[in-house]
Amino acid sequence: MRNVDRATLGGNLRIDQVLESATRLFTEKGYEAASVRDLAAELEIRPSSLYHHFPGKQHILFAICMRMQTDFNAEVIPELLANRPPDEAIASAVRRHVLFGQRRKGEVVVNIRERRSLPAEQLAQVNGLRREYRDTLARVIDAGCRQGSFRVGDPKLAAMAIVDMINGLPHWFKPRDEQDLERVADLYAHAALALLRGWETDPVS
Amino acid sequence: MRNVDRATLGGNLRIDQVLESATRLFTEKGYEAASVRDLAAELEIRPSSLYHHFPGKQHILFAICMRMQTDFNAEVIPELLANRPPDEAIASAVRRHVLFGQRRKGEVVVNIRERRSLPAEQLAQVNGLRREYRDTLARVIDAGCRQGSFRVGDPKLAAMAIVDMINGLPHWFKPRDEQDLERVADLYAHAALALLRGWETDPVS
DNA sequence: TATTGTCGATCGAACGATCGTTAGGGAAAG
DNA sequence: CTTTCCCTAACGATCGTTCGATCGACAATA
Repeated sequence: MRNVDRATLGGNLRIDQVLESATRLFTEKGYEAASVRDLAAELEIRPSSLYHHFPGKQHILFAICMRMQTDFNAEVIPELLANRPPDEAIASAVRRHVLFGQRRKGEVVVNIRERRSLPAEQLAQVNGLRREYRDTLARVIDAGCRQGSFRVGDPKLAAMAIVDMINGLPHWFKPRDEQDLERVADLYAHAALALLRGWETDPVS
Repeated sequence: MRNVDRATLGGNLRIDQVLESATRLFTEKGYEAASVRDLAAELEIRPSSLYHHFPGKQHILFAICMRMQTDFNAEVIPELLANRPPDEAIASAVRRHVLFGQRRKGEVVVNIRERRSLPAEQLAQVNGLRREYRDTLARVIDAGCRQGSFRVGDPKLAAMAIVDMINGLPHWFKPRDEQDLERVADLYAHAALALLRGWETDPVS
């Protein structure tokens, strides 16, 4: 019956399907409110079958958060570490951050809103990756200050402010089309630079 | 036994106690994960007694969100409507927004992260109050643009970006003392103005 | 080619725990 | 004698999870 699907698409397709359906469910109803039975129903299998692929509900949430954050770091951090002026690095990273947040909107929202339901140890792993990104961003901001492009007294605070601003986007922004998305990504890159350049500059009136 | 408490502190003290404990519980464990029994235990009463004060669990969440957002609007929106230059209005509102977010941190975090668990009608009420604030903010930004202080092409987008930035604070910022809090409030006010003034200005190099 | 054995994936059925909520009664206060 | 507040007890529903059997695909063997 399903041999066609399985033979065609390979082995761990089911795991991806589970993560995809779980992401949608967790986004819509929240992790705690979404039941294993809901998830099984979406996949058209019985609840017990899920435990063949995952040892428990929490591990599904963990897999979603961890995979998302790993991919994110792999995609955005290199933009910050590339050898170029800090403002170009920031603008490029912010752009990628915004685009990632839309391309993987479901996982991003789940990671932001639901990861606190993880047990302490798994939560610490995810938070470690997040801190890695923030610290890298703060370091580039600091470099930009010493070089004179930016004027912020507290690079870590500035990094958090920018990250919070960008991470808010996936919660409400629905781009009309690809062009609209590019526009906002560029706009946010400009916004971040405006922030960093003018933060502690007195208004020139 | 409890007549002393009741006589001393008045009638609807219990309701405030419920909301306070519920806020703490919802913040720590999330609305869905926090059970009515947990809440009753914190208040040292039996679960059934809670239903004397509230018709159900959802109404407690609704009361928290609604009260918080009502108080917020009453405290911050007037700063935007006061008769003065847009940049002063924005700076003052952002300051108040930051301070409110710390003073009522628990309720703010619950409102942000848990209100989606509300039934559609109650959710719409809370969202209506939020939109009222955002629209007012956007209108002041627009005024600042026409007056020449700000340079943003999309006032609503700018308002969302600023609100997201400020609303991120209560999730992680732990001020050392009152002075530290004031410092960050002022810093964020400056940040908002830097954003609005430089958003679409080309870097002056 | 026909038969057997292995193994991953799924199933039905059920476990104990916990969920939000209700019914009905009792004690204290005005 | 009513009202307010809290109690004990329990309801049915749903939760995450476990257990053992079954099904189909495939490789090895006769």
